[in-house]
Amino acid sequence: MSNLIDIFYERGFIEQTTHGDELKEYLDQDNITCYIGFDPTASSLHVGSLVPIMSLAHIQKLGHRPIALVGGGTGLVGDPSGKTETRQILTPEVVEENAIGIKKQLSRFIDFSEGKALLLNNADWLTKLKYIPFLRDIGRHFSVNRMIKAESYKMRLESEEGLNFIEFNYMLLQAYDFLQLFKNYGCRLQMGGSDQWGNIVSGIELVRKMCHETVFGITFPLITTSSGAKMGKTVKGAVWLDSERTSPYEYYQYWINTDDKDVARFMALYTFLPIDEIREIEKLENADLNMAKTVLAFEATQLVHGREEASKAYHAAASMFGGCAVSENILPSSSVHRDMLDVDDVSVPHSFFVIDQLREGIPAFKIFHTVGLASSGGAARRLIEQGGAYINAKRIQSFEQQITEKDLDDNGTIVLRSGKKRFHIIKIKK
RNA sequence: GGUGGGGUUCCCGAGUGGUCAAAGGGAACAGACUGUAAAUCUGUCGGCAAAGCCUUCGGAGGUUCAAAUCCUCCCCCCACCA
Repeated sequence: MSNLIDIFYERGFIEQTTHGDELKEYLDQDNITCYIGFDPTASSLHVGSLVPIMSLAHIQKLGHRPIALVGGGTGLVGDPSGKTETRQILTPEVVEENAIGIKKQLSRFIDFSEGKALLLNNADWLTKLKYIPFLRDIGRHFSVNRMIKAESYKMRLESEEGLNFIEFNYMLLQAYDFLQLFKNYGCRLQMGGSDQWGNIVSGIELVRKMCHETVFGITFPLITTSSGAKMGKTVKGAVWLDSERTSPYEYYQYWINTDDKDVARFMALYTFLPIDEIREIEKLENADLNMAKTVLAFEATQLVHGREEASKAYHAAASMFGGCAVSENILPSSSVHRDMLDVDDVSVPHSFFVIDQLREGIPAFKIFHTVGLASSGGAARRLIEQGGAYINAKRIQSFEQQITEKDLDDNGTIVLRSGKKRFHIIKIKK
């Protein structure tokens, strides 16, 4: 069995580690405990958090114990690391609510039953701290001279906005978390994004100073697309793991639209497919890569939303864009559908109209705005003028063209399309 | 607290009385080429059933035929000094 660290390296999870060989030796042991902190800034995680989540899942697969630490306490302070602006400070109620949402999503990836993994909240210990004892016991181990040199504070110290005192304390709190988890759960490894390096190292040092023990740290690279954008950021905002915020269809589409150059890299990071099979798809060229993208989208959607939703999104995509079955010899371990089944378009964005509305007729530009394919009537007019609006696959010629019941197709629906990719189906309310 | 510099449309940023729905860049959207990819070229990019009208330049008032631009008060940010 490969060492955890080997798996991480070959799948692209490692930016930096502490201790080199010593860490590798530690990871050869059974039943290690490892933690990652998650910010409770929203009630849902998004694609940007997938790397940490996947890393914990890998760890659990090897029989170790992951701890997901919800930052209920640190969320009250706000991590300035790598941030250009002061974080909005959350109320305890909001943090609590968000923590619940986050656990639900983590449970898709990590088995929390029977203590196989733990979900902890640092509010449990941080909010009980007393200022003077904390300063005397913990604060004394931190050198301000060193802290202000930390990369994580640098950006803010040099910025116009500056760094305020509450944020300056953040590093101590995260270091204290590691100390607590080490003492109470025997946790010797903390992982996190590359912006967490300073916080992780300060925890390692705190444990060494107070307990004279060695603990370890690993950071993940900041994953960007080949065009340089952060993962999971789109115009409409983040790509969320919560189906209420980002539908499985949209989620699937996000992955389908992966840049050619990113397919293999993302597959290694965001699916559990064997690395050997992923290396094979690097050889694919041109349109064949689209099959690999289908697998990536399907697997990624399945992990977050389950097989049923992934299948729906798959079939919806096939019905709208025209499908192309994934060949048997591409990524054989994937459970993606290998043949085209009956088309099922339920997950394509849709809305219901009353038949009377269509009897009267609705001008084309109006309907595009109403269903959300255009942000305003003016935008819809422009869209139509530029030839980017389609009804049942036919280009709309005039923005005043009336959409009526005559436009209903054999299935009793109207398919609207904006540009090449954005679909909306109109159905009749019975 | 003092002095100085600022707040412009999604973001950056020009504009210092009419020619301003506001330069330029980025992002985004559409078209062409394609493979639901990238790159490139072209066009669009406040709202409105629209050759017109309406609302925007931190906020509230005022001057003027006319204000993003001038005046008054207020709010916020930054730098230096204390």
